[in-house]
Amino acid sequence: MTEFNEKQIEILQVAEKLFADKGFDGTSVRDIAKIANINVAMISYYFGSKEKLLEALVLHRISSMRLHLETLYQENISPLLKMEKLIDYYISQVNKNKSIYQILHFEFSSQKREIDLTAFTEVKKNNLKLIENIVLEGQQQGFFQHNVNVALLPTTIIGCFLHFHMNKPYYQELFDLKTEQSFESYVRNELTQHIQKTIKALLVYEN
Amino acid sequence: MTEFNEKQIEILQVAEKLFADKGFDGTSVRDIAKIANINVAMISYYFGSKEKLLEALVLHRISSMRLHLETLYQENISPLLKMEKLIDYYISQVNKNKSIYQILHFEFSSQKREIDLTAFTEVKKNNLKLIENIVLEGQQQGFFQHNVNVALLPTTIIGCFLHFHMNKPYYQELFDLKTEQSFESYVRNELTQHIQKTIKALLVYEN
DNA sequence: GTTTAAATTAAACAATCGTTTAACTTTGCG
DNA sequence: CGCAAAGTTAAACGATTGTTTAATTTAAAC
Repeated sequence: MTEFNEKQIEILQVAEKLFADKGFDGTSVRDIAKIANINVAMISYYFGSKEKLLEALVLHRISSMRLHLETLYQENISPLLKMEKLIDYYISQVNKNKSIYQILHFEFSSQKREIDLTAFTEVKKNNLKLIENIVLEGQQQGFFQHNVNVALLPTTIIGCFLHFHMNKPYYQELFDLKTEQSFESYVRNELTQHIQKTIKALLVYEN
Repeated sequence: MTEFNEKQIEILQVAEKLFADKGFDGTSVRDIAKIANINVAMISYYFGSKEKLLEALVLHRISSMRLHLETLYQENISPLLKMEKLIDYYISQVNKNKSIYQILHFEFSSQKREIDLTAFTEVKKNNLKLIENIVLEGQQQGFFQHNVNVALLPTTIIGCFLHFHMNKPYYQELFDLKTEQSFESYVRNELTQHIQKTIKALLVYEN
């Protein structure tokens, strides 16, 4: 894979933010060019087209989305604590890549474009395997129940997390989180804790 | 509120599907007009503008989104069963209004337009109150724990459900759900069951 | 310093966008 | 029927879209 120069990285960063905030179709190449302080022609020059810019962006970001759980997997702690750490790490990763998740969220369900998302599917499959291993370990040690649909755990975690962010205005009013800081704080503490407890309960709860 | 005639309803239905499938900015008024078999000018004639069409659509759909839980609330069954029924009903409602949820999902987080979503917020608040009542009942009868963030229950339910749908291609491959029928069947059984179990576990699980 | 390729620019391109116009048809009421 | 309002149409509007062009500047190599 070819690397990107400074200017290309700048374009990718601006595009990521705008695509996430206003959607792909709601963002014009001139919007991107203006904020990135470049000429419109540079987008076609570097990426070929607006759509190929999206593809390059998606591919570029996905490659850094793989969870690195090797060290966690080998730690000598209880499966429950391991799962806790896993979720913490998982959420922090989603939080870090929020923008691209938002974009993929739309593109995956959209019937407009056809971008190659097999790389994304592969990452998800790999992450799932890591989670399955930890759950299996917990089951073998008698801590976790066996009748759990492990493949739906990531959906539960990410779905809850992203849906919370999507409904930001609603929760800002409901919980009185006016400032950006208090909102982020709520996510880091209350929401993360809630998801932690949810998954743990599901794994431990019998029937 | 003024009622809509047949033609207006047709326009709203077509717009709802297209906005959900391709996004608001990815849908042109000519797309809508072509499928709805009307002249483009009719959209401006009836709704004023494309954006006001979206507003009318959102307002029109939201009014039918209120949960009707009065009868459920008075039923003489265990809180756990009541919660089970509630989730069943909740999911069926979201499933029925999937398109508008998809639209709102985007519009709520989008920084492009400013549509009045206070009506949506009001509906969510009302639904939350109903859920809180049932949880409270379960707590008073000693079935449910007290340390649960009830306000995050709807997010958990809807978030998981919608995120599953958003990642349809991924799960179709993972679970081998090639046909539309098998996918819908999985949602109705496995996914719903998973969400049921998750919420129940969370409410019952101690610590 | 000359040459060659890469980077950058403003301008123009055709296509599409949402909206408006003005003419025409249909409908309903007296 | 006659007439006014509502419904419907094709065409045109100016603005914006993504992309391409051709000219110019910058950078690197010899």
